Amino acid sequence: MNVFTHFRGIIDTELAALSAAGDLPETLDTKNIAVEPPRDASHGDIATNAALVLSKQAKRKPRDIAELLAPRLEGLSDVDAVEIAGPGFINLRLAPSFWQNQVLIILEDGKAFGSSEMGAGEPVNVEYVSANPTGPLHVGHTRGAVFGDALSNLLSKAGFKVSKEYLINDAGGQIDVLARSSYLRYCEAHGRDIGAIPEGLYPGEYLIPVGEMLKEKYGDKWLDADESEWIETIRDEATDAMMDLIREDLKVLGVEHEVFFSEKTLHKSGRIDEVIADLRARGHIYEGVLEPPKGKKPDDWEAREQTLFRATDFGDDVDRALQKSNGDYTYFGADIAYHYDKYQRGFKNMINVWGADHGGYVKRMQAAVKGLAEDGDLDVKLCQLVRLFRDGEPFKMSKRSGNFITMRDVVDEVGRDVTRFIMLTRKNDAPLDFDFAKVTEQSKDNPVFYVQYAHARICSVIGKAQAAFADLDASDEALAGADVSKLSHESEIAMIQQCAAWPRMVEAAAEAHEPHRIAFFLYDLASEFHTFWNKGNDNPSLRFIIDGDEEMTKARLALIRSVALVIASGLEVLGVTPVEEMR
RNA sequence: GCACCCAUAGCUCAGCUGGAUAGAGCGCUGCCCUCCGAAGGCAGAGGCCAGAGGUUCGAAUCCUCUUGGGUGCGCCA
Repeated sequence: MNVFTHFRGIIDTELAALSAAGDLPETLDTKNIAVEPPRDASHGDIATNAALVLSKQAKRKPRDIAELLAPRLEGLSDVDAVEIAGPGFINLRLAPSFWQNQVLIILEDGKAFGSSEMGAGEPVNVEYVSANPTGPLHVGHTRGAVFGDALSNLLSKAGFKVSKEYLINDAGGQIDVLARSSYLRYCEAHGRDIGAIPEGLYPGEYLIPVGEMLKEKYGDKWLDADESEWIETIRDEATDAMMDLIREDLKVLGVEHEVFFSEKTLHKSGRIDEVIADLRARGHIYEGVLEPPKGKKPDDWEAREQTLFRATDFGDDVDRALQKSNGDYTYFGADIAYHYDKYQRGFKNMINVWGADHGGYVKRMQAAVKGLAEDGDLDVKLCQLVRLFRDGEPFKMSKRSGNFITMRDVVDEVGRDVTRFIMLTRKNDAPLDFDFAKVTEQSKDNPVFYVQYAHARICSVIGKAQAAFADLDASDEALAGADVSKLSHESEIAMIQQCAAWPRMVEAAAEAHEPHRIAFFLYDLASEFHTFWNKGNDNPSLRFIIDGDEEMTKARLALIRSVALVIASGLEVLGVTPVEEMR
């Protein structure tokens, strides 16, 4: 249960009653009313700006409206006090029992606590990674992979029906390059001296096994053959091999897509022709000549009439080409068909996760989706660069030699959980520094450690308590029978409130498509817990295990167990495993 | 030249889609640590939210312009 939407409902009801009584206009637009925790705890537990928002509509002063609403909230059973403050805020102070009962709710819900019905089962398609199948994933892909995966988990938790998808770009010119590079390795596998890999081909050693595989499977039949004889087969073989590699990499990161969609099938099936004919029939396509780009004019520019999509009708800056000069469709052409396909598969809501270098492509794709279907919605999340460091020293990466840091290198060194968490410690559109030394450091500076440590500490205390009280049952079911009214210290209430904010956090982060908020929330919650722990150092009565007082101990265990459950629930969204021990 | 993203403490960054006195970590200053896990703890200093206008009860948040960074700009994906 989200306590804030709970009270939101109550306030809406009371406002309706005021309308019915003639104290407020009959029709009110209440959508801008917020019911939220106040920034300053001294303002109470729950604050609403209802009076401020309605002031204009009701043509009355905010304080007058607050005077009408406040008495109606005073009578509620969970409400201890109602205050009107500042320009017209209404602050509610809830009974301690209300917060204490939250502990029991969390224990009953377990890791499901925080799950929301907000999405109402609405299908959402999240497309992420979609790296070209020309080599292993590198660090940049890692961020997109983690982001997309956590966002998917988040949306699922918020009640959406999420489908995770990967578009295989297996149709463009880079696949020919891959095939030629693989062919070279095939020759090499047959003992030929291939010398240095020519400029323009992929030099990476990861293609050596592909050459071996081709030799194994096809013998020497292509050794002196013309490219036309082998290119098609090797394209497919090499693409498959690269996708196997990528899938393996993703598995190591804990990322699993439900759908791998091949771009090639769009071309082969005539799907692109269909979609373009459809758009043409609706007047969104015409033949025309584009102006050359202003700042950076290509050397080989020549004015040419081509098939254009009227992207400017939908907010883009210029109309966009759908076909290349050789008659093939552009990537954009194929991508339109792809998104139309998604839409027809039932996804009005689509989210694409791209690298920031594709930022210039966002407008046209959103324009295309609008052109395809009025009720289609595409959100594009751009992930900024990851900069690698070791002990503060930046990594030098040479792409030319094919010697770049792969996702596998990162995960092998620091582990899946650390990689995933750190990738979410920055907003997606901010660059992220990743220091191999710092991310594994066991200190307060390291958010992964700090959050994991809180969870482990809680597990440890529960174990110790069971040793201290021979007949203590510390299962969640038993703790749900604890006397939570003993949890009356302000630090205890504060910690419960933090936990109770979890469902609201899930909804807000899901709404904004911003999974990084979960990582920050967990850090704050862990911090709250560690602070409480430290209070026990100075004040023995605030420890979790109270010698000779099993009931108090049980209540405290119920409290910290609910903290652990919220942490575990949040880590689950991030795709990180909560650890129970860190020794 | 145009478009998109960004600009918040000395540094690295949050800021809950417009709320009340702008937060955290690092660094800095001062105290404390034989105590459930001190791989530390408590407290303090530090801000013209890049700048200027505008919208309104109310702006770091929304709009416009300026400055300063990043990304991209037919036949790459």
